[in-house]
Amino acid sequence: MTTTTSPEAAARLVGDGADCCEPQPGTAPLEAEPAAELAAKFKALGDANRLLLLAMIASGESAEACVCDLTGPLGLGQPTVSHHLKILVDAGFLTREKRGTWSYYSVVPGALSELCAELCKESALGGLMDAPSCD
Amino acid sequence: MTTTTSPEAAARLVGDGADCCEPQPGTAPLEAEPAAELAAKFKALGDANRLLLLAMIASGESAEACVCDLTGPLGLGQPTVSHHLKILVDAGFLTREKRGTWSYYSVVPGALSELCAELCKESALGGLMDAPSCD
DNA sequence: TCAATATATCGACGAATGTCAATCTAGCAG
DNA sequence: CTGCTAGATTGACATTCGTCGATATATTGA
Repeated sequence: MTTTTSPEAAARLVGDGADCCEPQPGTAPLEAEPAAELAAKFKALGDANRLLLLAMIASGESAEACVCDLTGPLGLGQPTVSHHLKILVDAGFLTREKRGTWSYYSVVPGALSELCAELCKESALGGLMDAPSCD
Repeated sequence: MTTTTSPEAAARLVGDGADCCEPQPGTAPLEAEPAAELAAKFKALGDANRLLLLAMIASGESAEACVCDLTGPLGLGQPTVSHHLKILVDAGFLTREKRGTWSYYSVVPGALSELCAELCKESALGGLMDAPSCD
């Protein structure tokens, strides 16, 4: 703002009157739109019951399960499980196939790994991924 | 849930009176506790502004930034940015170092990749990660 | 056709979340 | 010591979220 120059700004400007809070346009390498999409996916994973649902579905032999198989172990009501499953479907982690009276939910194969990959590619977040993760 | 056997249950039991919704203990490979921890981290990433904050901090030369550098580009108030940064710190994605008047936030190097790795290791979710993700 | 069942949808309610204005706490400069 | 500034904390508010009960839809079986 006026006098107390931040160390960083001082290092760049050496001057005095410049404050440390300039907009610095173009600095953020991650745009708002992809950030929102990424956040939506993370938000879908940001619930313990949904993670458990994913794990339970994936752990099955056929990697699919109907709602009635998932309601009991979680201790949640059927509408709630249906709701969570819908969120996971909307986020692209599950697919729903209706066979007869039952709805079979199965895992979208590369969804999670793709999310991981996006984390690495998208913007400077790649700098955070120095350790080998999924191999 | 008394008579109409679900296909899967029918395939396993062949009987008749068994319903499809038995608790099936020990079926879920992902326990509730680690699921909650994972969910907490995902929840921290489930906000576009927080992802942008992470990206902005990581993109800097020194991979650190003070609050005043982050407030402007996001169009958020200072308390809000502080709040988001605290969430990211609590989740283990950022660290805070106070130098003089300024608080410098920097990225925890392996945090994101470790999260990716946990996704692969933890339980049957590994089955979802068939594509090479972070290399 | 009619009853039963699996699932989805709706409405409601309490809890959590994102945001801001106002205030509080510390360092720094004079 | 007295302002001034960077940042954290508090309180309030609207919105979203997770959950449930009740209901609607569709499919199977008699």
